[in-house]
Amino acid sequence: MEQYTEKLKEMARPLLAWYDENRRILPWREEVSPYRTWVSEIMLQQTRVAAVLPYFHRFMERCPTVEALAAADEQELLKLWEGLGYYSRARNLQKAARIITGEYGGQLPADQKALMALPGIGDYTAGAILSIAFGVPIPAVDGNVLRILSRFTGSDLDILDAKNRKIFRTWAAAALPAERPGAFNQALMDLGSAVCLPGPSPRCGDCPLAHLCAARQEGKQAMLPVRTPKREKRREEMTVFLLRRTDGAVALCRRPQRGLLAGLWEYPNIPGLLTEVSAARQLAAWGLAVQRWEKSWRAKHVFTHVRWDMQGYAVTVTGDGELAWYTAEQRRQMAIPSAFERATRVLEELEGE
DNA sequence: TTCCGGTATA
DNA sequence: TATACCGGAA
Repeated sequence: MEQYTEKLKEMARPLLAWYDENRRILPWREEVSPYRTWVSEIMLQQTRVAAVLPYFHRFMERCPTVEALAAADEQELLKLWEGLGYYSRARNLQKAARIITGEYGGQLPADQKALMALPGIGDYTAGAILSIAFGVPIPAVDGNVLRILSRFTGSDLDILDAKNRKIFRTWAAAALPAERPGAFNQALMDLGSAVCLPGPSPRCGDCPLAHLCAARQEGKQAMLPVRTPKREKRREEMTVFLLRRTDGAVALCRRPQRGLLAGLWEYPNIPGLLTEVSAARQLAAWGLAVQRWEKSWRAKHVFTHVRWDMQGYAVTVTGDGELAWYTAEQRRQMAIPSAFERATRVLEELEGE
């Protein structure tokens, strides 16, 4: 980890020089105040600059000060936020504005703990406000910064893994210059949005840090950053049969004693999404004669690691097939997991008729 | 359709 | 530690 600190310290000079030439002209940069920085950073959470611009203008007209924000009507505030998404940001903004007027005399506190205690302000936003509006040398690590640091160091640490966040933060702190910390943090964001782009084609040719960048030197900039393979939920398709005989008995199967839903009961099912024709063929193969197709449905159920996509058929049949049949009395004692809730509900409807 | 992400919350 | 919250880009 420490092996990077020397390299990281070399970032600031070329990055700031690049920023002075290439920085985006943005309303919250042209006129800087803690309030404006705060509002802009909240709006920029999960949201691109282009989307924020018109909102920021309108917002500043309507709520030019912390006091105005604190006093605003919530409905009006939400209207101002309409279309920007994540509406709890607007509510938290106002909650925080009321705390700031009540407890801090209308001035944002220049203190990390105090800022982070305000609703809507987390680690990143606190860092952004402190460095940009107050000149405090504290990192502000967002997705851009994670990507840049990951490439710069050539690190294959997973940027989505919370365990690694501390390491990236340490790197960001090592790179942060004592002078112009706000400009530095904003430079990283601009670099991330214009040059060190996500995906396979960062513009290394335009990058002021290319000569220092480990990923660039190793030609692996397209492979970084590493992000968890999103723990892909595997998707399983199945056809579920709700089979009922005229005497009211229903077919159920016991799941294996190990694995998912171990030992619980389920309606007979087979892999794949079967059409009614294929399903009929399956029933015939089981030695069942269809008396009546009652109902069909689609359902899905999501487990931590699997997603079931189910096609259901409720059928009145005659015969036993190879299946085990249970009366309503017996079924009351049997555990049928909620993954089959839809089928169970259909059964209850049918039995209610 | 899927991907992406700061913060709050459970 | 995982997930909901949202809209827009890929």
